[in-house]
Parts: sequence; structure tokens; C-alpha cells
Amino acid sequence: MKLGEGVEAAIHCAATLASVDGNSTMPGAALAECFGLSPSYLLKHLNQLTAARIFESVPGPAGGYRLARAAEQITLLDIVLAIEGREPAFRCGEIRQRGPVKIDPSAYVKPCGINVAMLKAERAYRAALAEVKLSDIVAEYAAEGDPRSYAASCAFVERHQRPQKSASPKQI
Amino acid sequence: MKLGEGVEAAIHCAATLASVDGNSTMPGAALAECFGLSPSYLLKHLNQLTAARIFESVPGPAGGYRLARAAEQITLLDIVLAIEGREPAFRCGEIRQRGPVKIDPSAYVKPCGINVAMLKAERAYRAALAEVKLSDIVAEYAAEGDPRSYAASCAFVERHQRPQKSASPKQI
DNA sequence: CCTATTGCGGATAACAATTATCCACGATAT
DNA sequence: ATATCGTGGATAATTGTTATCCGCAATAGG
Repeated sequence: MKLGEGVEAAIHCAATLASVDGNSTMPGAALAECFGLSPSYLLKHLNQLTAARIFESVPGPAGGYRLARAAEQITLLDIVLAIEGREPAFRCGEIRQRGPVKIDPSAYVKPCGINVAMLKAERAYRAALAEVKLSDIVAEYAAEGDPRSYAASCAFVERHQRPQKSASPKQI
Repeated sequence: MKLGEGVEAAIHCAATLASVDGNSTMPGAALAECFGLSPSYLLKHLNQLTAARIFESVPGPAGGYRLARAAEQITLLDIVLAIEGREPAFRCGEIRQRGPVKIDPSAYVKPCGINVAMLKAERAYRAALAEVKLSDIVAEYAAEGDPRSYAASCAFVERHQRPQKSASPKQI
């Protein structure tokens, strides 16, 4: 059981975007630089987050990314699912009906008890992630993190964020 | 986030071994046949379970595998950790201190808040798995599963289990 | 209108992990 | 003695992850 590295990058980027002003944006290249990540690969993940409606993207010069909604409305689960996909970690291959023990298919209408237990555990995992809001992460960082580090992050954002002419797009 | 296929195989094998008589054993080849799995690869997983003291192995003809302790004393977490390893799914790469924002190392003595939240969620996952005993899986299968399927499984075990001469090894 | 900047998507390659197979070896019941 | 079985190592086949590149569309600013 392993999460891709993209998850860590995605959450850090989301936390960073949470502190840009109003509807300003931050280019993907700046986010990559901020964490020492390869820009070309990070863009893939930023794309997934945009597709999941967690980020919004603005093309053109002065373009970039911003949060699609308030940090209070984004959970760690949203981000993890956007990067890792929605399929459960445990994939039941129904091996119970693959050997010589296999009998009539009508005997397997009930889901495999093992699968049920594993999925239930994963629901607990996801529930725990859903309880953590992006705003919690940012608040904890501002309150508990080292003040110098926090100031450095804010300065970096200040330096790279770009104000937008048009107002934030209307909600559909 | 994905679990290896070995987990499904391991749990099914454990549940099967739970219904062998006394200190009888069942050969790995029989377990592989039971679920239509490749024998040579399944042996690797059975080995991991033996190393984790969940299974016991007996060499020689009439040898094979059996549970190392009662099914009530084995949880799904035990099995998952034996196969997947004990490292957490989320591996914090400390990317917060990899970009130009990085400052003095003394600013990063506190663990990253993101890592804390992710590890907490995984503890919830493991706690849920620890609550499910192998005996629960077997009992549920006997009570709720299709009677024909249950009978077929029992017959398969009957046919392949092998009684042992010597008593179960003493607990250390 | 032109240009520079930015996100998007596809194609592709480098790399790592998982899955699978095979063989020589030691143990042991018959 | 011999056939059966688990162990461990070596090795391949397969898949997934990580990373890079290039052409395209969008757009702010001159």
C-alpha cells in the first residue's frame, strides 16, 4: 500500500494557493520551483486537480492556478482522490470462484466478506481524510509552524501571484 | 493507493487454513490450486506469512502450512502488514524544505502538518482492520455465504489436509 | 495585429515495483 | 532410498510510476 509522490506535492500546492489574494493566480512553474519539483511532471498533477474542480486554471500570460473554492470547502480527501483515483485500494479479484471449488454462479450473489471488511476499513480511512480541511492545514502551519518559514512562504507567494483583470468566473 | 493482489490471496488462504483439523497442514500447491493462483508466486506470500509468525510451515512429504495460532488471535491487519509491509502509505518527502523557500534547518523540527494528518488517517485504517478477526471472516462465510459454496470449500480442505505425527510445536 | 506567456494534451522514455517462473537445496515421512 | 514439500536465490516478464518534450489553444499587453 503506497501513495504516489504526487499526493504530497498536490497538498502542498493547494495549501500554497490558499494564501494567494482574491482571484489572483500563481503559475505552475512557480509552484514547482517553490518545492523543488520538476515542472513538467507537476503540471500533470495540477491538471488532475483542475479536472476535479479543486483548482481553476487561467490561460495566457498572467495566468496560472487558483483554488476553485474556499479552503474551508476543500478536504484532504478531495485532493487524495483527485490524484490517486476513486477506485478502492483493495480490488477483489473474486478468487473465491476461480479454483476447482467454484460452483454455480448463483452461489456468489453476496459480496465476498473479505471485500466487505477491506472496503469498510478504507471508508474509515477516507472519513478521517474528509475531516481535515485545507484551511486546517494552513491554520496549523500559520499557528504552529516556524514563523520564519511561514514568512518565507508568504513572501514567495507575494512575489509570484498575479492579479486578474476579470472577476472570478460565475458558478455554473 | 493500491494494495497488491497478494493481500487477497493471503486472506483467503488464511481463512482456508482456519478450517483444517487440529495441527494438520495443507500444502502450498493445494492452496494455489484452490484459488487458481500461480503456485510459485503464491509460495512467496505464504513465506511472508510464515516469517510474520502468522503461518507455520512443516517440511517433507505430508508437510505444508497451518495457522500459527487460533483464528481468533489473527486480524486482517496482521495479514495486510505481513504482505504489504509496515511502512505507512504516505511517505513525507519534506518537500516543504526543498525549494528556494527553504531556510535554516532549525525551522523544521516540528513534523509537517500534512504528514501528521495523513498518518492519522492511516491509523484509522489500520484500527478498522485490527478489529476484524480471521474467525469473523470464517464465521460470516459459514453463516451468510451460500451453503453449497461452503460445503465445497470444506470438502476441498478435507481432501488436501494432512495429519501430522508430532504435536504442534511448543510456544516459545 | 503581433508576440510572449501560460495551461492542455498527447507521445514517449527512463525508472521502479509488482508479478511470475525456475532451480538447487535441506528436511522428512514412508 | 526416494518422493514430497518448504526455502531461498536468481531471473525474467509485466505493469505502473515518474519524468520529459513538443505542438496547440488561449490571452494579456504593446
